[in-house]
Amino acid sequence: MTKNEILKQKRTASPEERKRQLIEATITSISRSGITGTTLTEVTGLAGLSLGLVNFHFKTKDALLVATLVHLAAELRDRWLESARRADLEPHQKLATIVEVHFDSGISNRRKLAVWFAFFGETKQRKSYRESTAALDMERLETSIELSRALITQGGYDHVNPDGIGEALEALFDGFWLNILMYPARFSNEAAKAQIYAYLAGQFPRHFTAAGPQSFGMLDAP
Amino acid sequence: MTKNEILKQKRTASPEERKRQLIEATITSISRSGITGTTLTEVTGLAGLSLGLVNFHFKTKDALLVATLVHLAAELRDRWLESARRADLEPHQKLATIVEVHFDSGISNRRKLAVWFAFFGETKQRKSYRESTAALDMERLETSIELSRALITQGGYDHVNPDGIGEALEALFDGFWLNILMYPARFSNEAAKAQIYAYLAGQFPRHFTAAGPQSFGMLDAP
DNA sequence: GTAATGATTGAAAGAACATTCAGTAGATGT
DNA sequence: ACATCTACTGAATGTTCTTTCAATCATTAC
Repeated sequence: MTKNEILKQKRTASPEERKRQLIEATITSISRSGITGTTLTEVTGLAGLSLGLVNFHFKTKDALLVATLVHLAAELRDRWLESARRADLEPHQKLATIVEVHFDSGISNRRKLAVWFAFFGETKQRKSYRESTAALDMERLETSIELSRALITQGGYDHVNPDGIGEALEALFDGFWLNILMYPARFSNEAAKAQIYAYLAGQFPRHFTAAGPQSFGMLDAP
Repeated sequence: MTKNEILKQKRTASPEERKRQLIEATITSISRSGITGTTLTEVTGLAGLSLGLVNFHFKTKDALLVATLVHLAAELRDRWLESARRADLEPHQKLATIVEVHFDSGISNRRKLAVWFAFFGETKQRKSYRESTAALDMERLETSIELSRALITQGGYDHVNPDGIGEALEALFDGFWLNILMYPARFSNEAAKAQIYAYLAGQFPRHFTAAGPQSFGMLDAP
């Protein structure tokens, strides 16, 4: 919240700044009115800029929408990849940080979730949106599978199928996200994490309890 | 596939028949082009009917979309409620039939899943869509919780939280649906069921195995 | 201080769409 | 056979929205 955003903004700014502004306005607009109700008049109005600017910074409305999705996808990826790379964490702790990131309030809030699902709903029509996220989704899935594999070796969980764990985690992330978006009175980030840990405790009982991973205290101090 | 649908149809038909036809065409259109790309010209073209008919049978385009969602929601509800009411099934078997129904190919196919997620994406803008399904979603959630509660008593699973089971199942249904829609090469109905049974086996080990519920054979013979 | 460059504006054009409606065709009753 | 009613058609209407663009303003380079 800088002065520029509250009071009058400079007439001229760097393209990067303007793009960021327009993307933020697009997120707000989609979360309020869906993709159908997101018009350029609406977006530029929210940003306090003129109609023509979108076509100057992004060529088309479609490009603005794709950029918005890419922005969110990159933000999520940066967050979970950061923890998955930490050398000080055990596999089960890395898995736990991925869960934590997905239900962090900076990532999992109704404003942003509405945007994700707006794009999922337009799936078939706009392949470009899908192509922007598919690689990242698969990267995360493969990471979960790798971590599960390590955990299976480490803990002797012979009957556990690592691919299945990865797929179930993807489903749980998306599924809890959807329900948090649709029924916020009933579903919360905290409850989602709790249920996912309960799932992991069922599969890896020596590494997780329903309250979270074993010895998770160190996570608070990076 | 009756002759009427393939060859020339009668010029005149009952309103019920026409509504059904228009709803089917709407499902096809949304699955092909998303809600954004679903125009009345497109829908009536797919149905082989004239543009004006939608406004005759449904008052507005919006009413057609709501009717389409209600149609799918009712179909799903009829299916799972039927099994949940069977007197010959134990609680864990009823839970299993709910899982089976959700990933039956008549329910969980990309054509229909695309419609569900198209509506989820429009959530905020169109409260009416949400109101059409919220009650049914909650009814299913409560049913799962009731069945879990019975199972906990029956099997002495003292540490298991029935609300959590219900919420996790909702998330798994929606999450696997989304991934089946987005990544059909990677996610299948069969794998989804397997992972959900693995989850249930982790929580209720004396009633489920990773292959399904205990003594599930009777389910094939209603 | 002036020229050149880059950013911004908003009116106008053009395309796409939902909705209306006057007219038509078929079915049903008499 | 005629009348009445219901289902249906598609051209016309009016609205909404993206995109274009000529003009304007601010910044930077010299």
